[in-house]
Amino acid sequence: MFNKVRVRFAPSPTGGLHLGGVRTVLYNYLFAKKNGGDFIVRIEDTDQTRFVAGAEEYIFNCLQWCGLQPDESVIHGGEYAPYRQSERKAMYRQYAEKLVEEGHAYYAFDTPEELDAMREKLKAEGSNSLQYDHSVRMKMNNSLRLLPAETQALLDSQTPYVIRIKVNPHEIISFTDMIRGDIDFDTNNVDDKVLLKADGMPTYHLAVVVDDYLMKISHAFRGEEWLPSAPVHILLWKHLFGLNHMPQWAHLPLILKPDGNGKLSKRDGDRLGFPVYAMDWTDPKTNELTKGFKEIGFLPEAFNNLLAVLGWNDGTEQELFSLEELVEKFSMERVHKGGAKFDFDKAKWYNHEWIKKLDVSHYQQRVKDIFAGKDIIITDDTRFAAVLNLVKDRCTLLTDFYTQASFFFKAPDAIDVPAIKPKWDDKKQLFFAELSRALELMPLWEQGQLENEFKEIAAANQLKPGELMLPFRVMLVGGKFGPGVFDIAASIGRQNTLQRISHAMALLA
RNA sequence: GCCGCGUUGGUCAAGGGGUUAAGACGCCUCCCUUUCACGGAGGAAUCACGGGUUCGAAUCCCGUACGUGGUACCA
Repeated sequence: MFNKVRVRFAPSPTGGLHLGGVRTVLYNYLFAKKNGGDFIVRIEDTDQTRFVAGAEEYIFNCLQWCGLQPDESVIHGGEYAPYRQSERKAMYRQYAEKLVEEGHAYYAFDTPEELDAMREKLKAEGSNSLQYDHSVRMKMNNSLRLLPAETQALLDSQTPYVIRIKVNPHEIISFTDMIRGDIDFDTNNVDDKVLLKADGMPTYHLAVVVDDYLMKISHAFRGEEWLPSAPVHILLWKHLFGLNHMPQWAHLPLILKPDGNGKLSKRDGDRLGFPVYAMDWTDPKTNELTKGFKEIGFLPEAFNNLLAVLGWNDGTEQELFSLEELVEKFSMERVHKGGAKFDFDKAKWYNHEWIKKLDVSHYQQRVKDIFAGKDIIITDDTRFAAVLNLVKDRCTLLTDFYTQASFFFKAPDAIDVPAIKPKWDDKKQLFFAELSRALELMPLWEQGQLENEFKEIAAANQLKPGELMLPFRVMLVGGKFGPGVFDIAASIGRQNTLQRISHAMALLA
């Protein structure tokens, strides 16, 4: 039975790939890989999204960065092409017409104004429901109420129409969700949803069902917001293809905003200062750039990890999981039913852990690019790797490597003079002058030697090394941070060390 | 309003009749470190409420509250 797992989603109206979207894809991927199935990603081009240039490519770039490559090409070619909804229009219509013929759907000619009027009237009557359903459809302008000849006349005269599903009342529809178990719906509460729009495009309801059937999908994951429309989809499966072909559904919990309540949106990220998209996205219409996790310095390993455990855990105390481990340990039964608030601090913690855990070779090139973007061109990769190893423990984001290590490659832009000035005196001035002379003559430029020399001169001047280390550090790195001072001096070399000392002394004098 | 789904510290969460109710993030204290981190030790903080069932309920049942999603020719 097991065949294909798919995720299907439309990019947001402005483009961009949201955290929730990536997590849905991730769970699909894990489930498919664990069970030996194919993993498919399908993207819709709907009214809202089909004109967003580059959105499809962008999404696949994001998935590639995350290491979640689909098994089937979902943009071009392949057994089930075409994939774009607009290129499949004719198929959808065919199935919609079939439903009409068999009495499970009907033509509706109501104008938007008429629909508004109907809802106003229901509201005025104090009705609980404002839906277009079994209780109102015989009062509306559709092929159920009209005589066949009247319907035909409207059709012939090119009157715009939609096709709506005909939902019979007083039925219980039930299905088993992989996460939530058995769920029942009373069809009295299900309305006659539009299946085919006036412009000939299908709604999501028709498209998912038809596509899932045609593409032989066995498992379908989607966000919890789709749960209320599940009965419509089940009815369509029943009428069109038979319930025994219907995929198994999993409705994933929502990712919520950190403060207050509600679904996490791009606006929350802007407001609270963190990304919500996987990668940078520029809206082609407005040219507005939205930052992505990749660009602010996240590792894909951390990104997958933090997303996977937002709504799932393996029941042990383990927090850090590689993709391979996730594939091995993931199970749908352990996915939560309730939504989880997104916590950016914890997200950063995962990245920090992965930076520490991974060998620097995994991200050396990316850090190199970050440096290049700030006009530091790295030529010695071996030394670069050594420096990265020296500072990786104190970097939470990849971009932190710049602040933590740029001084290894160029003199600091600014010296934190106020940090040393208050305790600066002639004795220290003298010490550093003497130190400079000694360092100039030191035969071997090496960390241990440096430290010895430093301490001997300090002792000779009756100064405690402790009072001198901080000034020395600030001279070399510009501030009160960074790895061991003598490591730094050893790494940047004699020339640079001497220059930085004299530069700072001039500022302090 | 109606319908669906949910509810264990501030957040992510384990636990599914008997536990001192794990662990992680964040916060605080201390140790380590002649900087900042890392690391280590500790601390504050939780079962939404009310009724049942039971010898015993965070756990099972029923209500209530709260949250959230849907209620579109959006997905």
